[in-house]
Amino acid sequence: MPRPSPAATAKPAGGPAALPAPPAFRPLYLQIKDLLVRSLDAREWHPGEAIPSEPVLAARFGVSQGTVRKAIDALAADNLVVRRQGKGTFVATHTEEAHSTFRFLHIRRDDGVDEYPASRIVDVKRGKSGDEVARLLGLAPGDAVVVVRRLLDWDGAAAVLDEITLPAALFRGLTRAKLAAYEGSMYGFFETAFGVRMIAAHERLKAVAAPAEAAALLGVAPGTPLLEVDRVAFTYGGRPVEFRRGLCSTTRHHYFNALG
Amino acid sequence: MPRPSPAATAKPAGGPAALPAPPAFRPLYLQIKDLLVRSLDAREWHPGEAIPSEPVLAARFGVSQGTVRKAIDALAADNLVVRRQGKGTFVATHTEEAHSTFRFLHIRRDDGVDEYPASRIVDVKRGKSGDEVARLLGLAPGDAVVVVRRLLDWDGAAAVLDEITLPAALFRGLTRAKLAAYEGSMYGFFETAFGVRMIAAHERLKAVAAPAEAAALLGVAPGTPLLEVDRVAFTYGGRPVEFRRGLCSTTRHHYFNALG
DNA sequence: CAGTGGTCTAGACCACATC
DNA sequence: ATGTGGTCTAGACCACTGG
Repeated sequence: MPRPSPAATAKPAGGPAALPAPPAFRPLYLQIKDLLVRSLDAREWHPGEAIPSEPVLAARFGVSQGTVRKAIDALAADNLVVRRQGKGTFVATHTEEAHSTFRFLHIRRDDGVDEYPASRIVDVKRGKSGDEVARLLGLAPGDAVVVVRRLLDWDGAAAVLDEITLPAALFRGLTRAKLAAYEGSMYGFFETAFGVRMIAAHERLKAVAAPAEAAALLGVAPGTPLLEVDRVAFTYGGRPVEFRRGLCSTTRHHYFNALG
Repeated sequence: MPRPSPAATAKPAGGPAALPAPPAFRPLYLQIKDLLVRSLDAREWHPGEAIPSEPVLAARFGVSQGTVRKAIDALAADNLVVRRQGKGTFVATHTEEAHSTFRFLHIRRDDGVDEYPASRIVDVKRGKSGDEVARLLGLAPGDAVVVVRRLLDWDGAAAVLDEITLPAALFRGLTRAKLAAYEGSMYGFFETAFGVRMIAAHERLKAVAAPAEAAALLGVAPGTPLLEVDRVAFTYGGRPVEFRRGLCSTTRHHYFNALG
């Protein structure tokens, strides 16, 4: 069966058209990967669920199991799915995965204890997006947003103050009560409550002097140098869906990054 | 040829010894990868040189080309080698690779211009390692070290002051003159002048108040919040060979990090 | 043109999980 | 015992580079 498949027909194909430079060639396994991403984006399988087995997907797409394997390998490299030998391949989720809990949390204790911080909601407000946030989130200036402020406590002491700005259209019905009631990470909450899955982010760090209110909440003197962490987080397709500004006291904590 | 190879004989093997838990199984391609890393560590091929082709390596190790391919894929994922279709597979180097120039430089201009900074040597001193640096570099306290201080200038203005501590045993003959004369990144210099190749690093970031001398060198007021970036860099096998403390002015620059 | 890495296939077998 | 992902092989063919 030399692949008379629908996916395969979308291959190089193009006759002697006068297209000069662009790739004009996308490997089959990457086409399969794109199709799987679309299925993930369309919520065909839920987080934590197993996707169909490799032989099943191979039949579905009319390619060999080896090609499906390469596609899934690429998905796993992007942390969109998790492979588990003998069990299956599962849609990545923020509600489990104890091992990758720190994928989006780079603040660590100086003493090396790998303790996960507790979240304490300060307030939840609705408002209109400013120009800068609108630009970062791909909104129109003035679009409705929800702004959450929360503290992260390690061992009972606050070290991070986060201000999280979300497009109101995607997070309808977000209330302080629901947020406070949820056990687990905020991205786990977004995933289960709103079907919004964060899969990547960009962070920009600066050092700033603590403003009065933040200083009070973090228990430091105003003007103390703090780490400012600005994050834009993305779902499938690189669509930005969260802007977050964190202020971190670095007296007993630090931001960790592994360069490979 | 069902692999009567030396590499293969090192496989599960173990008779009914009473070893209980550990993996006791390492895939062939990872064994091949380990052998290739050892060859890289032993300087069998120089940075920028091509390693033998896949068929040649397959013959050398007595495995199929597909297995060698998986081993090389793993090396490429670790950024130890670079694949170039039609040309070969090359030992990674810091002296070229314009595209990965920013793998170890996460400081960017706020305005988004991707300009590579110029390095200006402040001083080079010899001394003895303190306890903390000795611990981080796996030295004995008091072992000889070389300490380089340098400024990074973007567009003529200094934004980073680095203090770089190196084990003197690995960097014999390092002088200010040679450092200043080298065109290119410092890791490129270490690679060509001392055969020391940096392949990974850990960074810890804090916010601190600018000390007087650093403030003067960076052109900011003493006490200004600065980003402090502590880095331990590693060669093959995870051996630490550099400790670096950077102080970064974040008025027109920031530390960028992509979370995947 | 020959040589390199890149893709795709097909099948055998291994390791792990579950029943 | 069955089904899952993981490894290994062998061979065909494609895309790119350079003589």
